[in-house]
Amino acid sequence: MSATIKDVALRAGVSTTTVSHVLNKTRFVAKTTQERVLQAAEELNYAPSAVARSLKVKNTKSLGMLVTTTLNPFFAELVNEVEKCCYREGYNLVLCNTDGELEKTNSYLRMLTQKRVDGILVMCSAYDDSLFSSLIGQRNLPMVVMDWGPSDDYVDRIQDNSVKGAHLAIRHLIEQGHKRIAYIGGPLEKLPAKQRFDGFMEAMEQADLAIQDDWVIESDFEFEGGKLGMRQLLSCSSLPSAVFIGNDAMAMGAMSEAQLSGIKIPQQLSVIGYDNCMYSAYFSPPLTTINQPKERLAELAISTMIERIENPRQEGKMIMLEPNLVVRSSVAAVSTK
Amino acid sequence: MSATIKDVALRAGVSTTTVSHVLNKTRFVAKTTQERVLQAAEELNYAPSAVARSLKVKNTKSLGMLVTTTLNPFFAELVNEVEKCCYREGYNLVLCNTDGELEKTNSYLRMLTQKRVDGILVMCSAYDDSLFSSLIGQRNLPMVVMDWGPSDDYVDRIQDNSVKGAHLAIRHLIEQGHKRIAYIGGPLEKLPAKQRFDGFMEAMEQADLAIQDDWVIESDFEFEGGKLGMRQLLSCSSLPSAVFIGNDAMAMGAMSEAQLSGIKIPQQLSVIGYDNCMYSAYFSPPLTTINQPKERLAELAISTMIERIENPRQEGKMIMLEPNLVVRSSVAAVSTK
DNA sequence: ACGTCTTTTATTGTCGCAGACAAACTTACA
DNA sequence: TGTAAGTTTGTCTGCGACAATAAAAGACGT
Repeated sequence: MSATIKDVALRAGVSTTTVSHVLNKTRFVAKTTQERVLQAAEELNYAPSAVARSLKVKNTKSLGMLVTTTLNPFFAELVNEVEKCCYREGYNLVLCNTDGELEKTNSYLRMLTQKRVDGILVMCSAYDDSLFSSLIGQRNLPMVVMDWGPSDDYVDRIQDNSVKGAHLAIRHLIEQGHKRIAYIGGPLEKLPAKQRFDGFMEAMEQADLAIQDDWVIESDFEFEGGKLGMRQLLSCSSLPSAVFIGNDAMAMGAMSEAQLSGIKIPQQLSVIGYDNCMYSAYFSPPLTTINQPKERLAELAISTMIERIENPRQEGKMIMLEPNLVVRSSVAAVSTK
Repeated sequence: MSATIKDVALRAGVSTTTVSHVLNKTRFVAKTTQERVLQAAEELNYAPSAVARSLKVKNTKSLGMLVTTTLNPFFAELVNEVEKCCYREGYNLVLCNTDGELEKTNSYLRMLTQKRVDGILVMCSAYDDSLFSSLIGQRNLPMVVMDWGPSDDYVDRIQDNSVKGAHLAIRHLIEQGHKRIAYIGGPLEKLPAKQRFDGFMEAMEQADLAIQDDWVIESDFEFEGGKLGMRQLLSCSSLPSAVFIGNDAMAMGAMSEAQLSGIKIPQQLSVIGYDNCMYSAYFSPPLTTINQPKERLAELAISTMIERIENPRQEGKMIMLEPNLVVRSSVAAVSTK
């Protein structure tokens, strides 16, 4: 079917070694020989087989990425950044959506192991700790966990400081004069949701603000969940003046629902989100939110990954990234009474 | 590092052949032997090397996907569906964002070729026709083009009938009593943009409606482009009563911009989009739009791909999918005068 | 006991490439 | 002209799995 190194060698009148060396620039070859080889390769439209090469050199220059779902815009943006970094470093990215299913996660983990990817980026919620640790322990497969995922002494973790982010959000609301603050968050078993919740509670406490029980709602980080959360909130006997929503996707659903009920944002209800997804600048009104440094996150994930590939046996480290507030128009100032 | 088939054979006290056969179930092996092998594999945590296997059997069970950018929610959703299908069929998906750069496209094409992917899904705008056709012609690499991409007699194309979709959109506006209709579309060198534009023109003509020159705006299919397009539209001396926007991302930007200028949607301006991205149900107001059957598109792409992998030499076929209207709340009825 | 089947296992070469090792071929200088 | 040093290229083995072929072990009839 396609030309092999042997064909090229034959056509150039040299040995396969020489061909290999000129193609990989791994030792000196006389200029004229080089040219002959290059030309032969060109003429035959030769593309070296990475699979044969991988078998020999024991690396594949590809990474697997396990992610719950790229339907969530935040993940989509993160994947995008990760892909960019991979490209820059000469790696391929194998995208694996787990859809939160253990079955699919395990199955992908097996596939990736067999395909001998050089490492796995993990950003998913349903997982099988024992499987992961057997991969890390026995096969010594490099793994870096972004956002959330299994914990282990030997994986690197790199995450957003969501407690701080939640503080930022609440403090901003308070500075704008809000006292009656609600919260719609993600499922508490996911780390970032938990952290944002904790941050919310802490910040409220520090400001001596009461937390009304039916104003804190646990949802699912999805559009529809935000919508439902808002509906629930609107059914409360008294309404808050502001709501902190655990991610931008839910914020979108929530705003849509509120506006459908004739509530004006931000005049009647201020909204602050989390993630700073690209599109949150295009909500009506544009969403004030907490920015996660997605580009940095991806860069750090990949550079950590590569470092670990080159130097496998080392303690796992944990890197924390600092979020920041981005003010747009979904939070109104309230006259402090 | 990791166990090989030989280790398993040794431990089970059989030959590698036997191991291979019990693992692949490719011929009968005595039950007791099977058990011994399985147990040995289990104990060694054996994972067969797909790279060695691929070298021998000449397929990799992975597909490459070239896409301009997954930042666009429509592509993100499509990639998601494609990934699902791949998983179902036992394939891995290598994600390649080209960012519209020829350089990156070519570079990825080379990588994918070397990695010996079994086929390539193409959905990108910047391409090098000669490179593609050399891949198809010489290496006989299966390729299916979704949405837009290079044309060739030997690639399969599967696309949305965007002319029809545009008709659907315009007819809906007309049925709701609109006569003053504007258009904000994508770059005309992209096939879907061209088709939607043509459909728009045709439908307007068929309804004997005048097309006001400064009401047709060519933009870029991105959020920001929609915003800019709307700004331009709003600067016109007279305003339309409705606008057809070439995709949902632009629709979002456009609606945000219009609402920022105090224009009420749909009371003062009706908006209809294209794509039916997941989140368009959560705009305020929820977006009336043309639905592209993304799931079908992905399914057809993959099944066509697999068919072509199994049966390489055949004429390229072209499959057209029919869009449909989904009515939400961004188009208001207008009293026909 | 012998040959003939059938069932089960072993041997070996192959896929395409890389690299350890080494050979051939120059040139320089005694 | 011989030898050491330097330059350039080649031979050969093995990565891990698969499969074609060969071989061994039972089963059975005569």
